[in-house]
Amino acid sequence: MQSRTPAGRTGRPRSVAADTAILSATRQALVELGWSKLTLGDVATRAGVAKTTLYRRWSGKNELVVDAVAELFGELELPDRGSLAADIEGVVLQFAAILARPEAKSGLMAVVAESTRDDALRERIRASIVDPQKDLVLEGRARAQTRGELPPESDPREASRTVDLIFDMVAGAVVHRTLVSAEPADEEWVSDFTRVLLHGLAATPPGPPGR
Amino acid sequence: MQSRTPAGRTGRPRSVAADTAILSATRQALVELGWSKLTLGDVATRAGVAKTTLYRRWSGKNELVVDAVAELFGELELPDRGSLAADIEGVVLQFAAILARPEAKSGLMAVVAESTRDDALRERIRASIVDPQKDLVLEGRARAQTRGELPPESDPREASRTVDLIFDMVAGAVVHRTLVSAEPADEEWVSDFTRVLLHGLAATPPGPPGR
Amino acid sequence: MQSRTPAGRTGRPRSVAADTAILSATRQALVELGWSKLTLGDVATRAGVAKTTLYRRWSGKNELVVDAVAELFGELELPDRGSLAADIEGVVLQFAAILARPEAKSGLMAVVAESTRDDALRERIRASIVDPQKDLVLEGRARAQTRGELPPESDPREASRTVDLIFDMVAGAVVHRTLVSAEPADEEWVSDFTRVLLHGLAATPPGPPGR
Amino acid sequence: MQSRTPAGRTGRPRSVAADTAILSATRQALVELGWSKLTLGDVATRAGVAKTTLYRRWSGKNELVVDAVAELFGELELPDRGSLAADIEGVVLQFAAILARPEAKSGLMAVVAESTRDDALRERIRASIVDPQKDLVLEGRARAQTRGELPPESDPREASRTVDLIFDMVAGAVVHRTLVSAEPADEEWVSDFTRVLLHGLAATPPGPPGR
DNA sequence: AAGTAATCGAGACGGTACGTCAAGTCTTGAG
DNA sequence: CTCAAGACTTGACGTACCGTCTCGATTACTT
Repeated sequence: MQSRTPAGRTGRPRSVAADTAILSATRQALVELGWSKLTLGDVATRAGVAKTTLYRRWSGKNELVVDAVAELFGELELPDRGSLAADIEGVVLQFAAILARPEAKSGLMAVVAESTRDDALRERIRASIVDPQKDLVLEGRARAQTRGELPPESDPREASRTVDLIFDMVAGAVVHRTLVSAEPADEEWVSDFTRVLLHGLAATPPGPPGR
Repeated sequence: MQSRTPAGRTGRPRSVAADTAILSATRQALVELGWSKLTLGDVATRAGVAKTTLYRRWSGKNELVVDAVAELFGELELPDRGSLAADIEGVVLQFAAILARPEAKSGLMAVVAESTRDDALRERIRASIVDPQKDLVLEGRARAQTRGELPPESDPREASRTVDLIFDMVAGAVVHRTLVSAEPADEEWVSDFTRVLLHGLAATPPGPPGR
Repeated sequence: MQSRTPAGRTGRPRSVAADTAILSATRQALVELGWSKLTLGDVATRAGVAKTTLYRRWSGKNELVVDAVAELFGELELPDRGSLAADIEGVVLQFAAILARPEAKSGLMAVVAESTRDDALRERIRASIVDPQKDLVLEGRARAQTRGELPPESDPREASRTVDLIFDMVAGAVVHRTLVSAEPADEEWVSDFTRVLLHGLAATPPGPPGR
Repeated sequence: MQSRTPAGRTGRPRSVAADTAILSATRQALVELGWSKLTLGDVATRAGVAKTTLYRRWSGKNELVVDAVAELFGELELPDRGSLAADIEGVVLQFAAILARPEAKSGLMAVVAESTRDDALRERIRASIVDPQKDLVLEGRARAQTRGELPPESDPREASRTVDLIFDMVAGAVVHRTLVSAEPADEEWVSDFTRVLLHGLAATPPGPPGR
């Protein structure tokens, strides 16, 4: 990740333990203090590391928190529950469970907010958090096609548009439910949501081709 | 808003112009600097007001930005375009247009992120931003019932659940599209989204009553 | 003093009680807080008076404290104890007693320090505090001359020089003893001091005439 | 002074140049602004140093000014002019010359005034300003005894009392002359003063032993 | 084994913003 | 015109973090 000792280098190598300790300390600090009161000096202290060591690896608070939170969402995977609806419910519940954890809640939206004014940060978020999630949608569709629940896509442009829409609807609804409405995305809600989503997609004619 | 001189008060009354100037300066600063680089001292200077005047009215950056952003969303209203689908598309486009403005983008998610650790802040957001939006959903449903597009609700518990779900889906999807995917919620997208949502709701049996 | 309602004026007259209350509150605040932590807002509150009222009468903290402290030293008078030495000891003990009070200690040196950069302030101190003290020296000399303990002065220039010297030696020594050495100017010390002063003056030839 | 890196320390050592620059800037600010308008932020700026660096070394304005002024009085030394009277005149003139400088005038009395409510500050003043001055009195007496101008002291208790009295009389008179009377302690005045002091001491029986 | 070079901890450094406090002024309505 | 009340502008306060910089002390690779 960061700890590349670029192969043919001399000098003392970077401590691999430090990365782990720092990311872990970051999550702990997010839980206890939240994003806005988290300070890099405090994280360094918690990790038993000097501030210099931390800055040698990350350029600032935003990048650090992205990496710390990305590890949480890295646990996500698409369960095989036998049907498309069940698969979706399963992965949404997982996503909701992660988002319910204070270190995710507190950190994720903050870095997203920051990313509105920092393209490099948005790219980092996309690469390490968003794209892996979107891959789950692709994987789910592929599995449903294998099962025969969905037809193979004909128009790739159209298919991509639909995947994007699904992804925004799923992730957006769960995030809004959790953070703004501050209500749990529990089984009942996920079930309601999934039913509306799948019926909506099934009943929908593809719409006019993109202009 | 803040400038209530509660009837029988003595002393110099608070300047009503100051509130306006401060909120306006806050939005301007959000545009130019973004949330994280916005400082209350700078806002005060822009507003031509002393820092103490600002702190007398707002307890901190979060509260100030909530009020400043709330005024933006206060412009939202439900247009009468003749059909439920058209009404929804209209209001979603308005919502997307506001969210596309940098002062809203930059500020909204930041205060939502902060609100995960501050109940008073979340309540303030709910009262001044979220609830007015949810009222639009209620208004839209009432109008559709008047038109005969929707049946009158029978079970109020069920109806409330549905309104909450719709609201999280609409607001969540637009926010996610705008901030995370960083793509415009333009007419094409809104059209696709509305079609899925309405078909999903229409085709959906109410689901088991809440357990 | 300040409370002149300049005779032929219209409008509400100034409250005479306010002056008293303000000066008294100032001394109380000096006792409790000391010079540096005394604030005019606090004095006004203690005096049950608005800040405006205070500023209408005094131009600032320095002037106010000078007047408040001057009233303390206004109590000084030359006792008639039958001999020059005894008279001096008496008045020095009185001076020491006033200086030992916290409101005098804390305030006097502070305004003297300020006066090094404020001629108007120094003049105010001189007129209301220093000159009355110097008058006591003159009065003591006159009384001693009446008693025949001192000869009538011949050279007025020389006499004025001597009075100034005596005054600086007396006041300076007591102040230094009290504030810098932080030891009490008690009867023993005053007795020692007076003996040295009077013997020194008696044994001294007038010195070369002023150049 | 402050910059002890006590042998076995880690971390970046404190800049020794900073101490010098800060104290020098403090004296310059005292000259230009006087005690009451001197701000630590301004001193830091003048010294080319961050405010935090200043606060790391001194706990506040009082302590800083004591150290800045102490360096001025550190220049004092007892000249050997051949006789007790001449020695005293010499050192008193030096003392008066320092006290005439605006940085000393403005600062010294202010910290003395503050010290009436701050024991630690008084102790600091005593250790770094007062005691070195008192040592000069002791040194002068010793030299006079060597010359045979004064007898060796018999009673140490009595001798200490006399030294204290002399010190309060000398320092007090010069300070009062300079700051309160606002007249120069020039050669004429110093000559007059020294004559009275020495004659007073010579003609004086030791007085009754302390009660 | 000695030398080289990047790492490590610690903590001081110059900055920037914080949120508070007091100074002195101004604006209200009541007397 | 004064009064009490309290909002106003200004500017300093002392603190907290930022991200950088020195230190002396470890490590590893390279000769």
